[in-house]
Amino acid sequence: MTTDEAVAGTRTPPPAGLRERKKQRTRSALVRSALELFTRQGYERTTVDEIAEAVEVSQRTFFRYFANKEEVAFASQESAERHFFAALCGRPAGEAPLAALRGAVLDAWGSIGEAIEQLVPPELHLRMYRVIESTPSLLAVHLRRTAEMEERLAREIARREGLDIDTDPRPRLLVAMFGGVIRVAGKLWTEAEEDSVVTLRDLTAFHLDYVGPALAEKWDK
Amino acid sequence: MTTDEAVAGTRTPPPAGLRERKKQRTRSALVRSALELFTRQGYERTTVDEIAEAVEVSQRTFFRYFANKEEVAFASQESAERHFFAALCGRPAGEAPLAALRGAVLDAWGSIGEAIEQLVPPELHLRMYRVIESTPSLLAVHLRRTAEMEERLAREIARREGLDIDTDPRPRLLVAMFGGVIRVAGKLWTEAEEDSVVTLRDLTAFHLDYVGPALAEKWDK
DNA sequence: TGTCAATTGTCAGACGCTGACATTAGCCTC
DNA sequence: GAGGCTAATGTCAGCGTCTGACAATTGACA
Repeated sequence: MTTDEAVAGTRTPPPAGLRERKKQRTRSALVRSALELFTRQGYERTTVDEIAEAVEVSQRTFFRYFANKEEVAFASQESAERHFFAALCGRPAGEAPLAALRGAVLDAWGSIGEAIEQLVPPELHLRMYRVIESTPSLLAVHLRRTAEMEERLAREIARREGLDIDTDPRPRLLVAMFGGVIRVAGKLWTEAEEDSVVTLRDLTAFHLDYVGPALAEKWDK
Repeated sequence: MTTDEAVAGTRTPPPAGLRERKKQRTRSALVRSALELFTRQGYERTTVDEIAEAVEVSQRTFFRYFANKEEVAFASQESAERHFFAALCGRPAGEAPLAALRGAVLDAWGSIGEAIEQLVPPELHLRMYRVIESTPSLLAVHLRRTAEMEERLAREIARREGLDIDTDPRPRLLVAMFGGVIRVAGKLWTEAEEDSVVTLRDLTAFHLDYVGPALAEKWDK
């Protein structure tokens, strides 16, 4: 499975009917307006009516595109996560679990950047990440989404290693610890006032290398 | 600092005025009714009006006791967490970080049980835990609360070890990984249909011992 | 062109939550 | 133990999120 193939639903056979294109444009406009408003005046102080009005649609239409106000806030995260997971699936089969995770998270940065650009300005995506981390209700949802992603990662690791996830706790444990490292790095980056993407990438690599040795031992089946 | 002293605000000099006792009873009744309703018919399908009505107070009064509907759902968790943190503070100074965390989580079970009994039937507390794990919006809040607790744990570990939490990532990393292990154990317990507390305790101990060796190495300052 | 189905708008309403103000009921002093 | 003080509660109006129902519009396709 290649990285591109794993990112399902991203590639659109170019001219997919006027109706479909119109929907895509509306959705995209809603995301951009929402993120613009959230980052400018805060998540709580932005109402769904405002977002809908900015795109000139009714509030009801907004809720046909997004199940709730939170969902639109995670639109660009969603895209990034899909690419990260695809990167993991694309790692060579022989690679050790932690090395595969490390490689995926560091390699994915490029393809994630491209994917985000299609949707919103990358700088807006980063600003939105800070808003998520600093808004309690969004942070809660973010952590739940992360937990769901970790479950998927654990299943993929188990598949790679030929382990049964229901009886062997190691895939989930490894991923849980990996997730912890990522979260610590992300949090430190958020608190620092550096706006550079490179910083976050390097910070992640540094923290992964820190705990790597303790976790990287070969699993004796 | 002893365990008892660290649990602030739990001990009440018995006859603290009629007003105060009445407030305690109202609060306690709200928690019990809420948990009863949540576990019986689900969190989303229970309205704040229902809870208030069951205790014969106005909806407005409910919101004077709890900032939102979520808060009442975590009332017994809150109590348990306070005791766990107190248990950590009570560990001997010489103990290694991971051993202290392990000891705290396993030892605290007793004192947690007692504290919960004061508030709600322990069995209701356990049923509520399942509701939290299986209700998306509550799970999200639960994970955020956990993250906040982990931050406090990291600071306490740093204090014990004489480390500066702002420059040394190890306390946060250790706690993040510890939290991951706890979460995996809790999740497995939730999915199994065992209703026993002992099972959860043992499951936690097992998973901690599994990763313990990899993390327990002495920190060379 | 006319029919069909998908998309959107409008409206009403449930529910969570808050501010403002009136009412009730412990508390404390004289 | 009467009366004033203040904390707790109730009532009411209103905002914001979200949903169901139905009508109006607008692509798609024969």
